[in-house]
Amino acid sequence: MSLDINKVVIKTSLASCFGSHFKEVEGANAFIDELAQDAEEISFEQGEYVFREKDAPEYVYIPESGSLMLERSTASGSRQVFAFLFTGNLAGLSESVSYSFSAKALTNCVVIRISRKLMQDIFDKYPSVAKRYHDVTGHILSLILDQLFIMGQKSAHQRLAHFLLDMEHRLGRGTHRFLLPMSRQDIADYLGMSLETASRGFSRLKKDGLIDIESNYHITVLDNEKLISYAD
Amino acid sequence: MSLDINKVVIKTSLASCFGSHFKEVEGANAFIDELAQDAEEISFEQGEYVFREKDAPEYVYIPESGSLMLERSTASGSRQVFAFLFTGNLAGLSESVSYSFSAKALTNCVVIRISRKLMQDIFDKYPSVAKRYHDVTGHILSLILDQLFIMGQKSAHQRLAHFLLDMEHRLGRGTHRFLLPMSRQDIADYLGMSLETASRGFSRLKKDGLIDIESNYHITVLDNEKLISYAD
DNA sequence: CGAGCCCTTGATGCATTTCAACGAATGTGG
DNA sequence: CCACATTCGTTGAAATGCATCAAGGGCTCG
Repeated sequence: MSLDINKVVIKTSLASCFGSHFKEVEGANAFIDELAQDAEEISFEQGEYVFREKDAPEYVYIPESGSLMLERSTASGSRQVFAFLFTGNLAGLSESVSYSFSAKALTNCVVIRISRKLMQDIFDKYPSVAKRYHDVTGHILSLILDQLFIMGQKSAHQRLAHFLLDMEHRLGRGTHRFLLPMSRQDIADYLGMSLETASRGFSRLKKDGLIDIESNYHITVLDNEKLISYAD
Repeated sequence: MSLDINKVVIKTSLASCFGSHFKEVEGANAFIDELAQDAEEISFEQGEYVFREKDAPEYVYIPESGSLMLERSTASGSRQVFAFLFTGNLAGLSESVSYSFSAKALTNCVVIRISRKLMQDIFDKYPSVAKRYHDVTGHILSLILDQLFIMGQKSAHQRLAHFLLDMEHRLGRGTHRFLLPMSRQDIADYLGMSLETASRGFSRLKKDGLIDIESNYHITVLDNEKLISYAD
């Protein structure tokens, strides 16, 4: 039940989650001290579930290394992927009686686990921290709206182009080359299309010279502008 | 700059927005008193915009009578409808620098307009109110996730059936008959399909005896169970 | 080397879009 | 009060994008 808040990965994860100027927020230091006491680092193997849809939402999770996938499955076996989470993203922030999706480890990963009760206590003491947290929630809400917009508007191939641009931005770290942690099936379930359509999309973009595919997961965006105009 | 919080429509709107036991929350009365002073009732004609996508998010809005539609349009003229709002729903709750969608009046309507600054002040004083507000945000987030799930999973006709069940629930007030305030085009843009597909969906459901259509907007659900299993 | 997994590719069928015409309801001016 | 225009919804036919079914290829691991 303790967290080494001086570890660089933890610092950067928290900073990216709550914003770069978080430390200037009143109560932020008290919050971080409490995290040092009560939060934990937990490791998960690829394929394990960090939490499941029906679980009581006792914790909030921040990946520190590795990737998570938020998904919901139906009785009939089909699945919707809501989001892919990387270092410094946040999962499980605003659930009430149970999580409304499951979180699965896409890779071996380490996540920071924070008790929601602890967060609530801090919020009661420091409204500024609560406000910042609410801002984060609002930001996530707007990301989901963007996703909803994309799902409603675009063709399958456009959605895929959009997805690749997002991954380039989040995984590329300034370069145009990145390693996808998820399978074609995961991507298809995220974008609401079949595995085959997703695969054809990749092939098409490669054939047209917009991207390069080295090893199925190693992608390089060759022509950013064309890809953007393709995603439109 | 004042609101008659003893008016029944206002009471019920606020109650439905913040939850039925809101008054038992610490600070709720102070909040309501502040609303009485600073909030306003504003009327809009059908087709007018309550706010637009790029506006600074200065206010939160609660419809008291009539209906709103939350939408986002592209430069190319296409449009995504995010939600339909009725009495006691809430719009604009967690925007940061600008609204991420526009709110258009579907009918002549009266909305309660609340300054976000006022809400923030109350939140600083009464964490319980802030918590409740955050719960509302979380609920809306889960509604959007449901919508995203539906968009990703179901066929056009299933989505329409689902939509009708939602409207029956929200507009039917216990009965199976309701008056849709939105056009076929609005429904199509909400469900991510063409106007014609939406129309064909209505025709099909009528032909199969699941619904009755009196005047394009007057719908009666005839066979609830079949409609549910159709929506699956 | 063979098994298993994931991805790719082709062929076919179906759902949905698009284009186009028609019909119903509403409103306007003569 | 009736022609007329306008808006909105319905319906049909053709085109297309996507899912599905099916086969094959490449990679990894034992």
